Amino acid sequence: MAEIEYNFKEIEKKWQKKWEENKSFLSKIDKSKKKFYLLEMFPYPSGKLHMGHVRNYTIGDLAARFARMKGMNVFHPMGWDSFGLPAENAAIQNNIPPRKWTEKNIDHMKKQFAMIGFSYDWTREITTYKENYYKWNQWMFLKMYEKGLAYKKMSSVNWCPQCNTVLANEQAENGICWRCESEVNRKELEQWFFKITDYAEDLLKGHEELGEGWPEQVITMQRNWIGKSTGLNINFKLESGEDFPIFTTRPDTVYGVTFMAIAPEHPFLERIKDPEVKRSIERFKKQSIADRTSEEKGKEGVDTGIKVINPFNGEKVPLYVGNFVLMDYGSGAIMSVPGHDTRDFAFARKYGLPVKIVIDDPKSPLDPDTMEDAYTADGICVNSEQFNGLSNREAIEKISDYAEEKEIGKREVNYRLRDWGISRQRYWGCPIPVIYCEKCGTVPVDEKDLPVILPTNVDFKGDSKSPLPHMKDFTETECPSCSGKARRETDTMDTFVDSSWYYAKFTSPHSDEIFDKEEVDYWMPVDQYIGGIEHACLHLLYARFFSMVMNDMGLLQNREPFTRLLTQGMVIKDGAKMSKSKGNVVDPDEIIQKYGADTVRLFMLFASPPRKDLDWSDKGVEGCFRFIGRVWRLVNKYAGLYDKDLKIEKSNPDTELHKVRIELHRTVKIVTKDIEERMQYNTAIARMMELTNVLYQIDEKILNSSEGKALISEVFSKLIPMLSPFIPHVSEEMWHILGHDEMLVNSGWPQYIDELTKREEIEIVFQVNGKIRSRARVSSDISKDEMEKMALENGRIIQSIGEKDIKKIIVVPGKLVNIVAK
RNA sequence: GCCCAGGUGGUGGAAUUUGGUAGACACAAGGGACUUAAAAUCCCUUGAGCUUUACGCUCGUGCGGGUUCAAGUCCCGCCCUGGGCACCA
Repeated sequence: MAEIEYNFKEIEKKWQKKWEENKSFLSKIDKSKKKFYLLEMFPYPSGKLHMGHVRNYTIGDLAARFARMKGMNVFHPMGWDSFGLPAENAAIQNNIPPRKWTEKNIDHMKKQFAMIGFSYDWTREITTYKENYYKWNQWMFLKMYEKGLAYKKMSSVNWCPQCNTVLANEQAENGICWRCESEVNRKELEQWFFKITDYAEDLLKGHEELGEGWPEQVITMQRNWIGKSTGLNINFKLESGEDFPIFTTRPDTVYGVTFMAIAPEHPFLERIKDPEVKRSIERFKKQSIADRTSEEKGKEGVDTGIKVINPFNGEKVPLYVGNFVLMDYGSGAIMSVPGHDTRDFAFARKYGLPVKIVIDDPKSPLDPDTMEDAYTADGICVNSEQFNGLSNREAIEKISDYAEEKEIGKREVNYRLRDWGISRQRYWGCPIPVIYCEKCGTVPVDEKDLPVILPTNVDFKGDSKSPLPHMKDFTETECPSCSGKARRETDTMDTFVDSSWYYAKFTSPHSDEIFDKEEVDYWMPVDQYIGGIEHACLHLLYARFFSMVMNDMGLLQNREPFTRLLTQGMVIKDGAKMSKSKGNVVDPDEIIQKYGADTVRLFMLFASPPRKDLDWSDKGVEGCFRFIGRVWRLVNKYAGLYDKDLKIEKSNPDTELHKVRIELHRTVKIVTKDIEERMQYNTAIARMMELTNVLYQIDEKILNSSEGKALISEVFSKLIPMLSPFIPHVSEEMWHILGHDEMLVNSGWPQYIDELTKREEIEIVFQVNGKIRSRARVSSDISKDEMEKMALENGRIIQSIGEKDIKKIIVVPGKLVNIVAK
């Protein structure tokens, strides 16, 4: 018999077409079924899918196909996060309008998606650069403006000189631009903000709900980022009697204050006249974030000559300007306790300021003149008047009580989280719907005038700046309030705004409202979200914030948008993340050409569990291709024996075939559990490989018997459906070869019979003093007594015990016997 | 510096849920069958070492201790790798 070739190109095309024709992946509300909303983070259409995308979407597709077979009403949409800087850079470099460039990329990537056979409902496609999408960005902005959640303020912001735009704090961590990795400057600019800080407590509280379904790591990262701290706001005084409030988490050290420090940006400093001091302040302001936070260059400061009075002990201490003091945390000024704070200690030593001990080490008393670092551990209060002798932990509470009683301070909570700066001085983004009128000032665009359309007839001058401010057609407008001459806002929104609510828009992308109530209430929240961990404090935080705002507005029923989150690992090659700069990129197209989509998918799932990084290996891909071939040949060889209606009544437990049957049912059980509970797809595949290996061991003659036919029928009827979420195209083809008309995408997940998952014969081991001395194959229902008897009669065991006395015998049913002998 | 995750064959990774046969599955390597030959395919071997080559022994899950009849798994102390946080007062 001539072998039928595994022609993956033909097979994959054929089934992709069939799925499309049958509208296999369209989702409709069906309240009789359990809904399952599975979402992967949508891509930025950069031009081509990379392996990271392929992995992300393959994991998602497996989960979606599995859930569908399990009988759930699956919702699995896809779209494009299509505003953003790369389109503008491409426009400048290649003279293609951003919209054209983006459209072309989406076109190409959509074809790539189709080639891999992902099961998306494309009728719900979202493209964020399109008016019908960003209109609702603008609408949300107006709603948030109304509620005071969107506001404009002048502030010192992160400026990326490479991208020519402002960045949010989350996007400029450690003073480095998240996109282009250049060093970020500080700039004073008037900017739009979303008041995410109003939700700091909600965002923290929500973590409790997410504890079940989210990785601990992501929750920890967000918690750190929000950075809640409780402390005391203390009213220090100037000699003039003016208030000088500061925030501290260490009120127990308040008697050890030897100087105060204030941020260079602080408006208080406008009163400084001394030209020398003023020069220093200006210099500090201009320092880059990297300089101001660098460990080596050290803290810098200058004495203002002003004295501040400690309300606890009346001591007068000097006020320094410190380049390390942050304007937008607390009050922008701090009390400094060199004795018990490492940073203050270094500063004090540098500028010759006194060090005072107020918490002593109970083990060895501290000497402020000779100590080499601050004492930051716990201890006993000294030099602290009536608080002397208390443990510093107690003192925190007692001093706070005292401060509140005497009205010199108040307990306060502070967050590290800052408001989300959303203005971008870029063209390719969603226009901020605001108008500036000479008479009326800042006026929001009227809701009925939405959307404010981003003009597409743009001319890039090659100076890498947004063309928007020079486009009179866009900027010149009427004031919605007085109809006078007015100018439009030319900044656009951070693209993270687009992705902060897209998951909800998928439920009803064609609605005339922001959402269709029935659709959004039925499908939301996302049951399983899949994406990279790099978004822990960016997208995932913003999306939770938006979801909460929308919940407060009555638009969403849930506060949290993503019930379960899976953060998949990176794709690594030669020890590094695949990237152009490393030159270790593998193009998915090439691999699909060579081995087919099913092989690529299988490799993505087999090489590593989803959470971990995946090491790319050409040889590993070949191995996956070989496995598909093994199953393919087996099915083709025995297709003639297959009878889909043949059922095994009762198999004879003594035959080889029955053992195979048990392996089959075990496999179904294990694979189901690996996918459903453990999300460990690599071991699920390994188990199916084992079963395939077992099938290859069976004598062909035995399979030709009537029992053999029944067995092979049962095996194929379960194995092929099980393979289908992993390698959907070839599975459909094999299913068809076996004579099924129904497609696997519409079939159920195979069942197993629990009694058939127990092996009849098992191997147990006999140990003497914990060391394995012998083994035996026994019936699985062997009793403890029998096991013990067998062990004691075993020649090798008797020999090992020798002259020693048996002290104890431990029998673990079905596993082992351990004889303790001395 | 602080917090988290991890360290298992030549390689990717199993086993960690519940302490109970370490190394499933795959890759690589070696051997065999088929073939004029090669490819493909199918089968076998494969942690290290030792000897009397045996259903044999010893060692072996980063290092050092400990608990236990029994430890990759639990406890204590280190080392290393990866990730996160780091002037937040």
